[in-house]
Amino acid sequence: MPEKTEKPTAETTATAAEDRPRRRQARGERRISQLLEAAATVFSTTGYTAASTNAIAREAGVSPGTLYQFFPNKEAIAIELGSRLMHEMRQSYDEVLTPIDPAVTPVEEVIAGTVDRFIAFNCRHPAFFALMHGPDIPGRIAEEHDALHATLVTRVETILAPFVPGAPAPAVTRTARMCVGIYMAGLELILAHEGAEREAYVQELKDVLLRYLRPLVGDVVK
Amino acid sequence: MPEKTEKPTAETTATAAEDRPRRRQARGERRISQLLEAAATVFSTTGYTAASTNAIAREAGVSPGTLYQFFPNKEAIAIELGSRLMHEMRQSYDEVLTPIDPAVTPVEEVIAGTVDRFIAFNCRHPAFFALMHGPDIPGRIAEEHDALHATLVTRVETILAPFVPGAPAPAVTRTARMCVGIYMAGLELILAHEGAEREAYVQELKDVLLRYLRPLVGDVVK
Amino acid sequence: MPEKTEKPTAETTATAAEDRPRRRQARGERRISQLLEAAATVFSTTGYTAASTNAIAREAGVSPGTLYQFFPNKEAIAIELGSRLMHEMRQSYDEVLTPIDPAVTPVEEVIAGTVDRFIAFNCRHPAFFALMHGPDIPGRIAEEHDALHATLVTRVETILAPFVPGAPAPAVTRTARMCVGIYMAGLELILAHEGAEREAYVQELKDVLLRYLRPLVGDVVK
Amino acid sequence: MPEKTEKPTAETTATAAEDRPRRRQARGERRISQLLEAAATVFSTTGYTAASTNAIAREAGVSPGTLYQFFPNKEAIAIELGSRLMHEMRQSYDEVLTPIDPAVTPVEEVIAGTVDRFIAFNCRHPAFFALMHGPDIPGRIAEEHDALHATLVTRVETILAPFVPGAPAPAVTRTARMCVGIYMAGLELILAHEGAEREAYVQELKDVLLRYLRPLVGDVVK
DNA sequence: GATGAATGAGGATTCATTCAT
DNA sequence: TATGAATGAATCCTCATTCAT
Repeated sequence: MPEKTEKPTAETTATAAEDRPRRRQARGERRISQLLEAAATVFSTTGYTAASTNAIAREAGVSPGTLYQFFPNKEAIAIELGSRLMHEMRQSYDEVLTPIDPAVTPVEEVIAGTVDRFIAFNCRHPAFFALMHGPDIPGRIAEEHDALHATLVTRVETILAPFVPGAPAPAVTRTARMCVGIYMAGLELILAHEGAEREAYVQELKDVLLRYLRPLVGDVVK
Repeated sequence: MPEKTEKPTAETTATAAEDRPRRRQARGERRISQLLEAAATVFSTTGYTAASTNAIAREAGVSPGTLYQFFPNKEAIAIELGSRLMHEMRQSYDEVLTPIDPAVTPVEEVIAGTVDRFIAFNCRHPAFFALMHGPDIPGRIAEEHDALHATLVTRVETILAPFVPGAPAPAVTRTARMCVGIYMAGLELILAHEGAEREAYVQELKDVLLRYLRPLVGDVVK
Repeated sequence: MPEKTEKPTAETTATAAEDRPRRRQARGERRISQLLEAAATVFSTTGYTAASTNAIAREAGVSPGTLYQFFPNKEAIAIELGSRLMHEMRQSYDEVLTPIDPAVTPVEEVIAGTVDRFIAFNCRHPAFFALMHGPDIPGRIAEEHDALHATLVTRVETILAPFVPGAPAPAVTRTARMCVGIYMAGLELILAHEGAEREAYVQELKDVLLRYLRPLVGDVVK
Repeated sequence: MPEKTEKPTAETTATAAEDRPRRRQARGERRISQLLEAAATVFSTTGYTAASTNAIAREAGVSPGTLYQFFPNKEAIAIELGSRLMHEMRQSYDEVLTPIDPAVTPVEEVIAGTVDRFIAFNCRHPAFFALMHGPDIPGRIAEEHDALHATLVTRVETILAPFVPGAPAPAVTRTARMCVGIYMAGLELILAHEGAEREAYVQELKDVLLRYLRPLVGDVVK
């Protein structure tokens, strides 16, 4: 995120009382974003455990002390980063995918749309993958991590639900989890390639999901 | 791979020179296995980066010094462990799956058999998953890791090949990679559950793979 | 002692130049008191070394920057605090105890009065104890600390002198130091208790001092 | 403590099995003593909080890592040091002072003996004073510190008891605490002086205690 | 070979102090 | 002045690795 240097030129009088404390926070907010971006880079490069706070600070171009002015510890950085990514992801698909009518939208489209959307998001934020995927993430973070995962699964369940009305809940959960797993696996391949090859993997992923889900759906829709 | 080239300060008869080292190597081999087992435990518990050599030595019931008598550094442990696991895995399926005639063995069976075999192996050796899955594995190891992965992929390609004779090589590679990815994703879910639920996930994994592959195969077989 | 010599960039009339600074000093004085109060709290809670300037600023409800507008460094805070406490203490007993005539006032009364007075002061200002008592106080502060201590000792010598006219100076000094030490020891016990128990310790302290000093005094007075 | 270089020259055969692990521990034990000595020096110089583990290691002539091979953290060093000092102190006076018969031993002697013994101990181990006296000692250590203090008080109570048979327990406790406080105050003065002046302070301390306690004792003995 | 001690660079974190606004 | 962000040296502690025995 580029330095926005928002003009602090006195705009009005009424907001002055609010402005003073906010101008301070503005710089802080910028720093926080900057640090989280740096953290995203470092995390996705080295993984959480091997990432050093000094490296993050260096990547952000600040001193270690500055980092600790905004985050109490390394964990908190990962947690905040995860939570922000999740928020952004939620927004990203909420706008389009929420209302899905199986009678109107065919599975193909749902899958293709969802995958495209998620892939786009994950290509923009490779840290998301690092955070979701780390088997070395300790303690408190795992919770956040799990929450993130659970949210994803729930989301998929929600999308799935209208397509498989008769299915028992545990089966739907299993399917949703499987979908998320497949998606992550595909994502890894996609992120590892570029250009046409990447596109090919995207298609491959869609195929896997479609073939996996169609039979389930078909029973109902047809 | 542990240091092997130690010169026995040639000074005795051929038999003696071979005998003593051999006994030593026997003890050494035991130590090495012991250490690798410990490493497997620690790696699969904490991940590679967070695993400390001291912890591995402790787990193995030896002193840190002893560990370094057999491995030059931490990396070497992971590499040797990975290589051994791969060997064992290879043997594990070589004995049965090598000759597959699509005309004789239906895809269902191939998939079910392969999955069962791999799953059994991976449940016996959870470290394999940890090693394949770690995004935090630094430098040199990644190569071994990749080699391991590549071997797996090649293996799957080999299995796949007779079923999709007309397919272009890159497509087969993509499919194989996708299969390995799906398998790893399924494995994670399987390892995370027990009993009936685990079985359900095993079945789910087979379903995914079968549905994914049948269309490809069908074109040919039918 | 806070920076005072700030040049008001001489540019106005004498009155203005005096007036503005004065108002400033007034606010400044309040800030300083505020900060010293906060410092007293923090010092007596955690000791000098463990006290952080940030904590003091927070306790005072100001930013760290503000603190450094009035004190050049942490040491200066302790020094100024000590010096103010000493001043207040001096005033506190000067008003009553200065003129003591052994022929008129019996030792019992002198001791009881002095102890009560000091105790009252120290209960009001627990930081005094923390400052006098800290063995962890570094460098320059020790001097101030010693000055404070020396002042106390001198004061006690002065009180003692008329009661032991014949005694050699070094002996009086020793006795005075011993008294101060005993007082501090008693004070610690007193501050550690409340209510009736506290009163009991106060009495105990008076007993100790009385029994210690009476023989010395008795030789003369009787 | 000087390096003892105990001769490991094979002495016998029977103890060999015990000797091997012990020789290792021997070096370790030596290091521990060395480190504790260094810690004693540093603690009594700078106080607990300001003492850095690096400084302790440096003082002991070892690397920081070595220190942590024997102590899990800074606290543990202080705790172990305190506990060792207490043990040594206990031994120091247990041998002589345990059986005191008021009818046989006059108070003067008891006090003089006890003080001399304690003073000798504390001059040998100035860290004891630092540890008992620190107002900045955090958390867990305070407990050990308090235990140390409590032990002292109890010890004094035990010594006192036979001399004041009729006194109520709380009063005895108060008196014992007062004695310990007076002792610590005197100790500070004693440690701060040398030669004849030091002796004079020792005498002064004895006088204080004697005059404080004689009235209590007198009631009974007479 | 085996042991446990030794090393020291590096990592997370704190804190006195300074600076831009 | 006041603020809060910025700094970087210093702290506690860990860990891969080496060494003496």
